[in-house]
Order: sequence, then structure tokens, then C-alpha cells
Amino acid sequence: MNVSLKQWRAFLAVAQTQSFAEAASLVHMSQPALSIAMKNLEAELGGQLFARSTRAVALTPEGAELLPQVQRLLADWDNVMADAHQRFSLKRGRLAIAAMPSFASTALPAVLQAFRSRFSEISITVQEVIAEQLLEQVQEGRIELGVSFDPGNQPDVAFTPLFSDHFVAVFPAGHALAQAGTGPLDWAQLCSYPFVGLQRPSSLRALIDRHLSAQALSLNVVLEANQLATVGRMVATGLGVSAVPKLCEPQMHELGLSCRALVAPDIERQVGVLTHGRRPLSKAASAMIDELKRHYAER
Amino acid sequence: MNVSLKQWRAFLAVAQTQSFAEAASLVHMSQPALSIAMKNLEAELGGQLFARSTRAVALTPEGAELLPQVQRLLADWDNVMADAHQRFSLKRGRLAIAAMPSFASTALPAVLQAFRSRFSEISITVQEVIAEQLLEQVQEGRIELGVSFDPGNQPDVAFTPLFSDHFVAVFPAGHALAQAGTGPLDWAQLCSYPFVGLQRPSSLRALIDRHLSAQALSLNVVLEANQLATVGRMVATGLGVSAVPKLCEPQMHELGLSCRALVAPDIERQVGVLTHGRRPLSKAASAMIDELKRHYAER
DNA sequence: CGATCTTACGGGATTCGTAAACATA
DNA sequence: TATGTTTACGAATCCCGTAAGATCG
Repeated sequence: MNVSLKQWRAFLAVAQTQSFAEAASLVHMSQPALSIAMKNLEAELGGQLFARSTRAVALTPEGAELLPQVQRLLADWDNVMADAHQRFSLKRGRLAIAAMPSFASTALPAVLQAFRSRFSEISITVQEVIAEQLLEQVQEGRIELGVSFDPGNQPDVAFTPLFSDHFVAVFPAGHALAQAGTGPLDWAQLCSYPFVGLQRPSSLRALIDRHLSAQALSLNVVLEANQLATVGRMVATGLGVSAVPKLCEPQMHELGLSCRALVAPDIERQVGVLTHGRRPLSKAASAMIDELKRHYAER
Repeated sequence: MNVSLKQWRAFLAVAQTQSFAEAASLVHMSQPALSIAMKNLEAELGGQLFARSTRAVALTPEGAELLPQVQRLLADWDNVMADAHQRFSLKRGRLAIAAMPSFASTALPAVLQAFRSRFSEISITVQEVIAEQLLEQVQEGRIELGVSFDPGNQPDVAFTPLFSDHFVAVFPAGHALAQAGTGPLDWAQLCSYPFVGLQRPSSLRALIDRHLSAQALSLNVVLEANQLATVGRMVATGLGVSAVPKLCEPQMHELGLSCRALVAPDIERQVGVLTHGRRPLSKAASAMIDELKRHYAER
């Protein structure tokens, strides 16, 4: 036999109203039912909570000492219930997400704004991290949701594609490539210029090398950097040309650089959502993924 | 439909064991029953607490956020239950008592010692107050139990007699009354000596005056004080003789005074326990009253 | 005598446990 | 195929509500 929250709520009602009859209506029970409930509660506790005279009900000193404790704990339970409801209805919650810098600084803000306008009570933390760290964070469960390139088959990580990104050539505004038009460019054409590339080991760099060597092409790499922004500045300085994901085109434009799509081969890379493969998603994370999908479905 | 503590305990068990089967044995239920219970709990909360794959159970992020809260609250409930049990079994509690000074300094310590040896975990506060204040404190409920003279019919106060106190004459060791023997003395004999009495209004003084005037006796009051100890010192100084409750005889002896019982009339006053007439007694207070009764029943 | 709590008892709902079905590694 | 969860269903339990009883002012 165990005491129930209902019994304690009834106890509270009796203590407050000083009457079994009134208390019974407060907790939506019949008088006798409440009487039995209190009797059982007292039996469970091993002593009287109330001193009953047929005309009046009074708390015993022990009951009086218990009252504030019970009051507080019942209120705490209500808070827990409310908290749970809020979390499940997305009226409350936390969401930790991460995105690679190129995405965080381009498409993400609009998505976040849309999400926040729907679920204003969910607090979001965004981390800008490179793909490798992002993968690690997702695997460890430190962040629930990441936006990055498809990492391939990684343990404990699930990838949901959002869109596919292609490469663009990057060069200074006055470069020869700029004067040759604005249409697609072949990688072969890029190979004849000094090339500023990402440092190995970089998944991006490896991807490019793999595709080009399959076509018997090879870049004339004269410089390497490990941040895309640095590569951009090198190109702006006139040290060479480069190739970056189309997603980063806005950043390149900001540096005063020009871009043209690259084909032959059209190197494609999936960008999407990384989540932990075995842990369940929070409703907040699911809603964010929906928002991301909606954002790219609309195009 | 309401959630029960049992459901939350089951939730805790599942979260800790990561298994419905193990958790079921922990909470003494069958697997299916626990499964249903969790299903109902989730329905009540409006979302999933666990992500079930047929081979494994994992907390959802929402469930994980709830877990520590639930853990804390369940522990709190256990504490409340334990607290209640302890209070009812006199392994814990507070007891505020008051006693008139003559009693507090004579019989009370032995009673308190006996009580504490039985119920060592009950903390007791003792107030030494005069009869009028004591009555007031009991009426207000500030103290639960007082030891004093019978106050007569007072609103909201119940009196339980413990013993009846008689009066003794008090005089210096070398006094004529001391040389006249050690047996009972008549009040009439006391009237021929200068008398040191309690100041009016004092219930003790009023009692004496009432009884003596009924016998056409009158004291030769030469001095008055409002504390019994002061009266004793005046007598010790040789300013006169006095009459005090037998209960105070030890105090008088300490001042080097002698005493003899007073009769004709044998003025008797009930000493007993004052409690609030309408409020219920705590188990601790009841036990203390029992201890007091036992103390005087043994004689 | 009236108001109020308690006891008695029948009905109903919830919950439990056993057995079977189901789903994944 | 084996392990572990869910569904199905019969049964027991618990709890509630109505009606009668008891008690005190």
C-alpha cells in the first residue's frame, strides 16, 4: 500500500478548509471517500494528521509540521508537470546546434529567425565549428544537431541531406577568368593558373583531389591555408585562384572576388543535418530539422 | 486521469536501468504493466520520455531533462514520509513546555531526564514563567504543555491534575517555631509572628487570604514581595516568617530556612498540566504528560 | 435536533499479470 | 533465432459513491 499524490492533495484541502465536506468538493470526491483516504494516509504514516471532533477538524501538531512541506512538494510536482508539458509543446526548451562557418554565416540566420518566430521560448545556442569538430560533438552528444557536409558512414551519426553544394572558381575581379564570361568553367581551365588550396588533411581538399585525379587533372597548388577566409584573402591579393563550395560564394564576394561555377567534373557534395544515430531527437531538434527542410524545399 | 508517484518511480527505474525488464523487477511489477504505466505517463505529459527500439531503451532529451527533477522530488517525498514516521514514533520532534519556577527548579529536571532517556531525539524547550503568563501561552498555542496550579475554568485550557500541594511555614533555623517541634503547625500559630507575604495580586496570596478569612484568621503582614525567592531571603534576614507551597521547600532549605507543614486549615492546591482545550496534543506532549503522571503515580 | 464525520456495501474503473504477438540485431 | 517490448484479455484490486450509523453541540 502506497500513498498517492491524490491523498496528499486531499490532505492539503482538508488542512486548508478545516472541513472534510468542503475539502471533498475541492478535490472532487465524496465526503466518505475523502474520509477513507485520510484514514488510509494516517495509517500509512503511523499517526493522526487530524483531530476530529464531530463538529470540527483540526490539524494535529504533527500534521501542522507536515503541512508546509507537503504544500511545497505538491507545488513542485505541478511545476514539473508544467515544465514537461511546455517542453513537449515547444514552449520551452534548449537546443544546441552547430554549423560549419560557411553555413552559419549564410543560410542559418534566416532559418533561425523563422524557427524563433514559431517557437520563441526555445533557447538556441549555435556553435560555428569545422566539420571534424562538428562530427565529434554530435557523436559525443554535446550538440544535438549539426549542419555540415555528409561525413560518410560514421559511427553513431545520422545524416539527413538538405541540399547539394557544387564548387565555384574564385578569382580576383580583374582576372582573365573574369573576362572570359560568367558561365560555367571547366576545372581544366583552372589548372593552368596558380592555385590556392586548403591544407591537407581537409575533407574538402581530399574530395577535389580525388575527383580531379580521376579525370587525370591536377591543380597547380602554390599555396595552402587551413581556413577558407584565408584562402579568399590570398586570392584577393593576387597570389592565385581557388575553388570553394558555392555556399561560400557570398563570403568571396565580400572580399571583392568573382566566382564562376565549375563543371567537368561537376563535383557535388551533400550538405545536411548531422544527428546522433542512436539517441532520440528532442522535439525542438525535430522542429528545427523540419524548418531546415522547409527552407530548402521552398526553392 | 492523474499521474501517480508509482509511475514516476517506475520512470526513474527505467531511466536508471535502461531496460523495461530490469526496471520492472525493481519496482515489483511485470514488464507489461510497467510498459503500460510508462505509456500512460507519456500520454499524460504529451510526449515521449523514452525512445524504444525493441532492443534498447533510451531517454529522450526531454526525459533526460526531467530525470534530475523527478529524482529530487521523489527523494523529497521519501524524506517527508520518513519525517512523518519519525514524528509519530517520537524519534523526532519538538516540544515546547513551560513550568512555574518552583516546579521547574525542583521536580521537572528529573522528569525531563526520564523523558529524554526514552525519547532522546525530541528536542524540548522549557520556559520558566509565572502562572499567569503560562496560562496565556497555552491559550495562544505558543507552548503546548504547561505545569502550574489549577487556573480554574479558563477558556480553551484543559487542566490535568498531577498532585496536590500543601503549604508549609517558613522561618529561620533558630526561630521559636523551630524549637517547638517538627510536626504540623496551625495557621493560627503563624498569625502571631510578623509575616512576609507575596504581593497582591497573586493567586497564591489570594488563596491564603480566602481560606484564612473563612476561619476568621488574619496574617500580620509586615512585608510583601512578588518573588518567592525574595520572600525567602527576607525571612532568612529575620524580618518575619512566611508560608509557601511545599513544592518550594527545597528552595527554602537552600536559604538555610526551616519548614513545618501547615494545617487548620489545610490549604490545598492542585498542581497539574495545562494544555490547550481544543487543539490536539502531539504525541510528544502526550508522552510527556504520561511521564509526569508516572512520576507522581510512583509515589 | 441538526450538522458533520465515520462505517458499510455495492458498482465501476483502473491496474495488474499471464500469454501471445511483434520487432530488431 | 533470440531477446526484449508491446498488445490482448481475464482477474484481482483498489477506489469511489450512495446510504445508513454515530457523535457532539
